[in-house]
Amino acid sequence: MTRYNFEASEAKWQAAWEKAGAFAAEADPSRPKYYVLEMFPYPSGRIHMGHVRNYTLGDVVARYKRAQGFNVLHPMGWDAFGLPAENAARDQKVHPAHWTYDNIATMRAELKRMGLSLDWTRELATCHPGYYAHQQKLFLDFMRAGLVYRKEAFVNWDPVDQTVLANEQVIDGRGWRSGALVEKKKLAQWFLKITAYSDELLDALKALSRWPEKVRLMQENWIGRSSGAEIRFRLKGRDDRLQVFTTRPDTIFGATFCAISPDHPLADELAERDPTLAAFIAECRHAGTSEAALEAQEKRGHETQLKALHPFIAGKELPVYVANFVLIEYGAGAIFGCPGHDQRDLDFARKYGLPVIPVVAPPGADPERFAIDDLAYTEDGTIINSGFLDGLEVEAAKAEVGRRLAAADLGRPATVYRLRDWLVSRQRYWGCPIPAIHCQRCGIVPVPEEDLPVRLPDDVSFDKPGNPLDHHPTWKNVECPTCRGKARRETDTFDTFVDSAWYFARFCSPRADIPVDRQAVDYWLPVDQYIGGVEHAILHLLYSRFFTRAMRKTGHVGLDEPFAGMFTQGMVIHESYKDAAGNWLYPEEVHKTGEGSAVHVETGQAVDVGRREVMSKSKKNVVAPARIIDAYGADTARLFMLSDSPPERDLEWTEAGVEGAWRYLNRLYRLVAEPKTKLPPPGAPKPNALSPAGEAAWRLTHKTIAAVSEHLENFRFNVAVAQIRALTNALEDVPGDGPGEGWVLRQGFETAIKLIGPMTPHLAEELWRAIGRTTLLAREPWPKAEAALLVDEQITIAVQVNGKLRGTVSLPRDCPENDAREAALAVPNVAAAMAGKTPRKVIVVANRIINVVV
RNA sequence: GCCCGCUUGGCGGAACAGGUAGACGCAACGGACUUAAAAUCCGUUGGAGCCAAAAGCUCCGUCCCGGUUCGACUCCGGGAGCGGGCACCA
Repeated sequence: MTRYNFEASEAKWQAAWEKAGAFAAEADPSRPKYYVLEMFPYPSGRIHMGHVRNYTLGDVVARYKRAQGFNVLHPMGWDAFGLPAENAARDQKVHPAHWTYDNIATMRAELKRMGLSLDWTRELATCHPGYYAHQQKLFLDFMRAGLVYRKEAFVNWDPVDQTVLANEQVIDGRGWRSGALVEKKKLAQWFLKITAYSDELLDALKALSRWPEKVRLMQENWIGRSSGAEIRFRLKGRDDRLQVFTTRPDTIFGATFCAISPDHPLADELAERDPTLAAFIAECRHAGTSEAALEAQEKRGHETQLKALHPFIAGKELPVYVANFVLIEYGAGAIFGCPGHDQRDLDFARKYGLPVIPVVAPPGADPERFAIDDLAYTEDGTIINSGFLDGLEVEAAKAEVGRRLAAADLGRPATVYRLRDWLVSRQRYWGCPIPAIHCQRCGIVPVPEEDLPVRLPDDVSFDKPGNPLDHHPTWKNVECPTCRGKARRETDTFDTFVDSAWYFARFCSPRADIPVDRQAVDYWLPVDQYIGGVEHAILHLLYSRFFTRAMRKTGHVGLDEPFAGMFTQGMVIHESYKDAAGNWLYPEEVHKTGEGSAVHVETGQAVDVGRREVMSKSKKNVVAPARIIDAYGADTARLFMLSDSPPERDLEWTEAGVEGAWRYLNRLYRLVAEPKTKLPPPGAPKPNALSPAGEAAWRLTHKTIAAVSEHLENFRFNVAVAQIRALTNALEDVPGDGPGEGWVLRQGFETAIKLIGPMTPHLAEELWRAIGRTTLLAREPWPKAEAALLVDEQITIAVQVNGKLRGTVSLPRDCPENDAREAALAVPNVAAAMAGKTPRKVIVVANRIINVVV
């Protein structure tokens, strides 16, 4: 029994592709381009199954589009800056650069074994000065364009590690590493002005028709546009105003208090003369920000001496509270409270004994008797108890209040966003240095472009907590480029999301001495198909969309949207295993004895088979891609990845499924490389006569071309695989010795090879050669389906009686309705089901179905 | 709390301008080959029933209830379960 020798074949064809330069892309305006990109990996050490799935999907698209005649760009690189390298440096005493480049070398070799049709000549790593120099240039350009600023912001500060933490690194109010209570601290930080594009980023989502609806919605929610009004309350005995934002200006007559954030400047000012308020504010800042902490936390307030004056009721004074639930980041950092129509305001009012005035009555309610009990009324209705607004509906009242506020110079209609400017500074070493200099005399001075790149120093120490760049003895001491006086280099580095916000553009001209070559990006961008995990649905994609706009504003590119098509793949999941002692076990430590039962390979003791969940190192339910490729080859891994589950859903990795893919490859190999009949030579003319079996197989071949093409276009790779398998099943059943059957088999085999080429490229090349072809399959065009063969002359049509299937009839295509009706009524079982009754109606849908109604 | 998605055999999933539900595979079972095993090949496989058996046929069946229709996995209304995103958002 012949076994397909994947070891020899895969190495051979990878070498052949490389030698031929089969996947190196070159801009060619005379040809249509297609840019396929998968999210580039972080070089953590080894590739995992998520990578295998991601890059297999992308490679299918790349190879398919190449076969269709597109000039395909399919590059690969490394998202190489980031915290794990610093952790490794501290724990293992290796330099972050060495650790990173070692990992890249390992992972590159692993990716190469997958046989991906990548243009490796364009490889880039974001930690290389040849990349980050250009990022610094872009930053300076953005600065000139007014898209960069530095301001004091509240950040998560870990007092033990002496560093700022990202929100995700704060767990239940404590630093993830130190365990110290995280403080909110005001620090000067760099920001990119993404909010300048809030409306654009939101409105342009509608036109991204080849993005998943889900991702567009997530971005929409993230930007979070809501419209209402800003109101500037006069303050009793003061000249300044208190600005609040509300989405319900129509309820202004129901206002009974105002509340400001503990971080509001006014709160700071009042706290100076009020020690209990100062203590309250300090307490709020120490409180956790985790979801659980917020849930548990009471809504509390501290009443100040301030009184806000109602804009429309002369003499009405509203007490002003500092309240722990008011966020400084959102709206104006201050609110007016209308307890009747907002649940949180109601809870607060009940707690502090504040009045509750209903001002919106539900439709049909008696305005005189409508009262609020424990539930705020938040629906639409008719305005009551509200002076000039009485009788209006909610929407009309909102507009009227907007007009009146503007007329009285006490406010105006306003729109606010949840989206905040992008805080890009990090107090870390392994990142792109922010190219700025702090001078006592001149302030913040951009690094002159001729001094770029600002390189990271190599000699750093990770012994002390905090930022190694800050601890470096000399690196930060520089001369001010303007006044030549003593100055200090910026020691913050960029958030690594900055690195990934433009790499897709750099791939178009990866060795250019400017960030991007305009001709190259004009040809290649946008990315036609981007593929990656849904976990990046918001931040990475939003930042990239912003960066593209900023690059357009600064003349680097000529478009707004970087990714014309987006696809989010599902995760790879696997059963998890635990021994009796509760220790997690790797799949290779476990021997499955049946559905849901297993024993330990060595001890033979029973193992607890757990849920199917996302592969993770902590639960050990991981399978190393290298092990699978060693055992079965890359094509088997690729085919399994594509076979059973639709790519957007989670895929369960099973040994049995892999075996199935492996079995199929061998079956296909034997079928084509060792055919039971001698095939005519390549390109032999079609014989005049075909046996019925040959005719059917020939038609199926062309139907499969049409179906597989259609499925590949729509990312239904699992169905495409199924169709190819069905074709090979049918070809297996062709006897081969009938008239023309040898020719049909050659057609069928060559077609099957071409169709499966994008999925299992090594095997396909091997078979292409085995069947007598000498060209490189990777350069062969996609097969064409002949339209005439897609429709059958004789069609089997279902016959129903009263909607229930009672039989089938075989009819010529497009046969007259009367013939169809007669044939249907003549089916014995149909006649029986009619029980002698006369049909009231016979519905004939040409070539599809006949339904007899009695 | 707000927004969104999903629910089809033992399992992954096919089929949706409404038209033969279960393609393709996994698992399972039976058989062939073999001293045996592996590999491979052939067959069966939604449930219940009619029939000596087979061919064949009947009833039920796409989360639940209701509707539209000659005909509903598909469309509409209501509900349940599971999953995801955001969340003191004013």
